[in-house]
Amino acid sequence: MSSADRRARERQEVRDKILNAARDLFATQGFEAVTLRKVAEAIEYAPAAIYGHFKDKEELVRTLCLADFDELVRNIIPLAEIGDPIERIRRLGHAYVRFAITHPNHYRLMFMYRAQLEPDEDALARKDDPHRDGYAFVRHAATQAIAEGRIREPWCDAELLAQTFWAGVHGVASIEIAFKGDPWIEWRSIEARTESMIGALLAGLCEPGGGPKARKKPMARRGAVKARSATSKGARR
Amino acid sequence: MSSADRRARERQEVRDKILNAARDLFATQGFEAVTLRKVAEAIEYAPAAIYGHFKDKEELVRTLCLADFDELVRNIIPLAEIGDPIERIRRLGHAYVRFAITHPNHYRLMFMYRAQLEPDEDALARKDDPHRDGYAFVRHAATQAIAEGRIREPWCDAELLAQTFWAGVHGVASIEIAFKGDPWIEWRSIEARTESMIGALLAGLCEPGGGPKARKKPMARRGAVKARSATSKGARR
DNA sequence: TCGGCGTGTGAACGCTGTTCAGTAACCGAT
DNA sequence: ATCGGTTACTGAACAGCGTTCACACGCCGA
Repeated sequence: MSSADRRARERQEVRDKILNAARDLFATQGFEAVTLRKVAEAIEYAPAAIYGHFKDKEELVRTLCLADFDELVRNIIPLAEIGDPIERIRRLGHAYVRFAITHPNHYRLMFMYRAQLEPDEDALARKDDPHRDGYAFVRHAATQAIAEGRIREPWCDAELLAQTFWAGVHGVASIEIAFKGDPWIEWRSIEARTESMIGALLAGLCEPGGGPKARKKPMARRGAVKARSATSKGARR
Repeated sequence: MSSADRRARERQEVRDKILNAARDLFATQGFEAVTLRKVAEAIEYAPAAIYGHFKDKEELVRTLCLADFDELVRNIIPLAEIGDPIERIRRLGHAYVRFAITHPNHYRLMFMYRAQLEPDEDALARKDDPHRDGYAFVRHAATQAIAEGRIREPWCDAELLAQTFWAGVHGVASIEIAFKGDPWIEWRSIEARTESMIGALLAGLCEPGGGPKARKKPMARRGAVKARSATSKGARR
């Protein structure tokens, strides 16, 4: 079945060429520049050829977007090494904003444009896995922080905690991207704003003094603990 | 000069008809639905007629956008009555998110799409006036809060303080708009998330106990101090 | 060698924003 | 009353967009 294999490989190669050309256009000239005709021209195919590999433009873009999520996650998984959940969250916030400002076009697509992508099976497979789902990563750290008694009472809901923190860093990132260089406002540096947001949020969210358990068991072995429960699950709309 | 007056008035009327038709399409069917041809059809003119009133589509949209900024400001100026700057900021945050979720299409255009509009003279005139410039409104409250010693040291920079708070509520608002109903995440209610963000930020930004000066000189001139209560109460509502 | 299948093409459709020559109405001056 | 210029609008066109479809070419198994 060597010939069939080759066919499949060639097909995959063309598909990759399409994706790479689109990614190039997208990263260098922004979302609006990604036209099927330009992509086709870049790979020296007729525009209609793309439809043999993607249902429509939206699917092409969604595929690009999914790959970008992967890269974002790849940027944050090293942080899983950090034992202290609060510190992990802090570093996560910085990494998140850094990703956003180094990949503004991709970030725009992933979190600001949001072409209402319904998740395919591929995406569903990685849901809730902290190593493959960025949101699960935050929530996991949040759960852990709550379990360790580090979080003040009103925020002892891992979902709410994660959503609040995410909203904070997303606010910093998306404002930077949307308003970059806007002369209306005397902007502080993006680093200062990131630090300010993360610092203020954590100061407000965390139990002062590091919380009770922080003193009692300073080493929180990350692998085994897993720190279940304490989420006050389910309820609280 | 009655005839010239009439001409000018008629011209203005057509301009308004264009704007209203566009606003209608925009609010009901979203940004993508605003097509010059559809606008023209709605007002029973030829598409090219619009170009007699607006340089291009971008200018039309920008004009709509500017009017929306006015409405946002109109929503927040009543809050100027609130004497306590922290409480004012808190209420401002809620009003901001409420505006965003009741005018999602407009919010998208104003703060997420952001068609890089360079400010015209009209916009420049209202800059820095807290009664006509939303950002100046926050910054003014921030300045006041700092002056009253209510803010913790790292955030004693009115610009940074305002930018941080804005980023926080913008994060909540824009995530709600972009991800509304996304099944990937177990969303808490938008009210809970708004309260969580504002509560956490203020808890982190504010001097605990209301700050030194809050005790030393409880009246901060600025007619009729009212209700500096509830400032350090955290998130609970 | 033949037939079928998969892949890519070229031309078209309907949509978009935008331009431009032409027209018709109006108004002040002659 | 008529002329000439200004103004507001039209109709047709252009280029570009995503998308579709009949068609052609080449590869592969029979």
